[in-house]
Amino acid sequence: MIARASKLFLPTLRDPPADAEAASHKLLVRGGFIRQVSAGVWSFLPLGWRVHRKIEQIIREEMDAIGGQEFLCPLLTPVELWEATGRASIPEIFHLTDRNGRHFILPMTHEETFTFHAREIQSYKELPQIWYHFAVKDRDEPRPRGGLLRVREFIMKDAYSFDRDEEGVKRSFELHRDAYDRMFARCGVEAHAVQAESGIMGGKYSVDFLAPSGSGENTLVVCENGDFAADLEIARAIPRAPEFPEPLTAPEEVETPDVTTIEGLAQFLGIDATATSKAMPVVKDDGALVLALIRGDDRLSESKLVGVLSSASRPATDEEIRAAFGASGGSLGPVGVELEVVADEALRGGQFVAGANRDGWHLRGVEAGRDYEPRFADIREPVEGDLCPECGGALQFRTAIEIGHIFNFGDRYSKPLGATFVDEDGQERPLLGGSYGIGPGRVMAAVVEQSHDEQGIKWPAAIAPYQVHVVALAATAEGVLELAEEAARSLDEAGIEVLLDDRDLRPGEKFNDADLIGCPIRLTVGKKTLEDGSLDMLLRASGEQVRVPANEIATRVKEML
RNA sequence: CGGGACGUAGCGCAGCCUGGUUAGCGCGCCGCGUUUGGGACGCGGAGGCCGCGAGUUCGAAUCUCGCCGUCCCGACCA
Repeated sequence: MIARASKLFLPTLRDPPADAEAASHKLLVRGGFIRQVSAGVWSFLPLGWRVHRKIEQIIREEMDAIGGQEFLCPLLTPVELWEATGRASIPEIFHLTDRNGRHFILPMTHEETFTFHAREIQSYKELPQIWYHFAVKDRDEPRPRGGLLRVREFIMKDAYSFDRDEEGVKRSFELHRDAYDRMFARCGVEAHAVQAESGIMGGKYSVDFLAPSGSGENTLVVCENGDFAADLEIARAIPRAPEFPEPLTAPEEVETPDVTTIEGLAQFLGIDATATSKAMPVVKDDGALVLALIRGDDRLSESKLVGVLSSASRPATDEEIRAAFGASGGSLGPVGVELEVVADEALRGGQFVAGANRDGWHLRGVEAGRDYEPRFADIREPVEGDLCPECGGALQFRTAIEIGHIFNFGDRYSKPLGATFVDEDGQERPLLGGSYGIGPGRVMAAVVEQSHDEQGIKWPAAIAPYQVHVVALAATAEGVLELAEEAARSLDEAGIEVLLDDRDLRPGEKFNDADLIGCPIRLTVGKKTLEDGSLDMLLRASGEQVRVPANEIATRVKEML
């Protein structure tokens, strides 16, 4: 089938919508791929849906290749399933009731439903199983943004593995990790697998796939030598080397009137900020006050602290600080306090200036282990200039979007839902599971973020809406449309997807639309090429252009794809 | 949920501060004609609950209040 532009719904826009910021948002809207219906709620127009389906198909093929079996589970889900696993109260869930008042939810993911089906697994002989489906997910996101980057409704491929033991889970997990690498490679998107936090999914461990992009919500930290990649929230890193003054045999009080900031302190004492420490009292969920201590030039990583404390925390109020330390915010330190002190690893060796817990005073020469007994942990946020914890190489910080996330959740869902099997020894055990998510829409956005220019998108051939865009400058001469039709037909017969721009428009508009839509190969027919019965072949990615005889078109195009 | 901004034709915007006939501009759209290798030009035309509601006023796109929607930053987040 040759797609004729004159018959298609291709609403391209000359200007991006005023409220668009992200490149993918602007270009996907301008190119007529997607349209917004409501905040974070999008329709895929015919062109965009073709791309989405191609990404889906790549995912499907790679899932099938590791033994995945495709399902389709429903959206409408009885709330009881989610009450059983304790997830019914997650704020992002949409709730609804039927005419009889029965309570349903729209699931944000399908662990409960798949585990419900896994209850039919009875014997270890049936394991392992890998199940997946493509389904709409609804999430009551507090703040959708950036076109497809963060939405309230989207299609996700989510897969679930069921195994009899930890070794099996690991195997299923690794199968998925490798399959994901292949999916992203085939889609032409750069993605890095990084250790991640499991958030509301619970479970043992998880790996995030982050795609560097011009706009995103995550920061990817990667080593220049490729030895390390992590999400900024949990990335380890080697901080800048400190510059210490002469060491002291014991802490020494020094009066520091009106000094309340690290910069002020370092300047006042004539030392480097790396030789200071910063005390941040926080209150855990159980109400306990903890003193987090980091180097003066560092920032506290809240996400790391959550892991270390096994609890969320909030900064202590002025009153709480006054009551516990007898001093105010700018003069706090670890010496002589009765609280648990969590000190960042950077404070392990050396002497630092710390607050004296007396307004207007600090202590010089404070040494962990000698002057106070901390619990050491990595609680600092990496900064530009830090070095790789594996090889000491430079670290790069790149904004990124999360395009896939895979979890080992163990018996987190099988236990509450009673999904068990009988093992070789006749014992009933809970199934061990993992879940594996990937959003084709986000992959699509990530590709555009990574592959575009001022004029438009540069689709990788594997997911382009059409592989070839034939532009007929129809009005330039008699016979142009005929030659373009003929070329399109030969490509179509060779199994290549063709978009034929047969519209009666000026050349500039047709070229600009072609650049915007971004098919990898553009073939132009006009009076210049008509003379010798040839076409101009332009590669969208490189801008390279050659003249190709009409009878060689299919062959030459195949070489380039 | 906290902070900031915006809402006028399909898209991009002006008008609002200082209230006053028929609400404007560019692009797009429809018709006719001339044009045609990078978004041409002429002539003619269509298209608006000025986000919604209340209030002030002789009179509201314009002033006041409330609500709704949308975007950005933060919080939050498979």
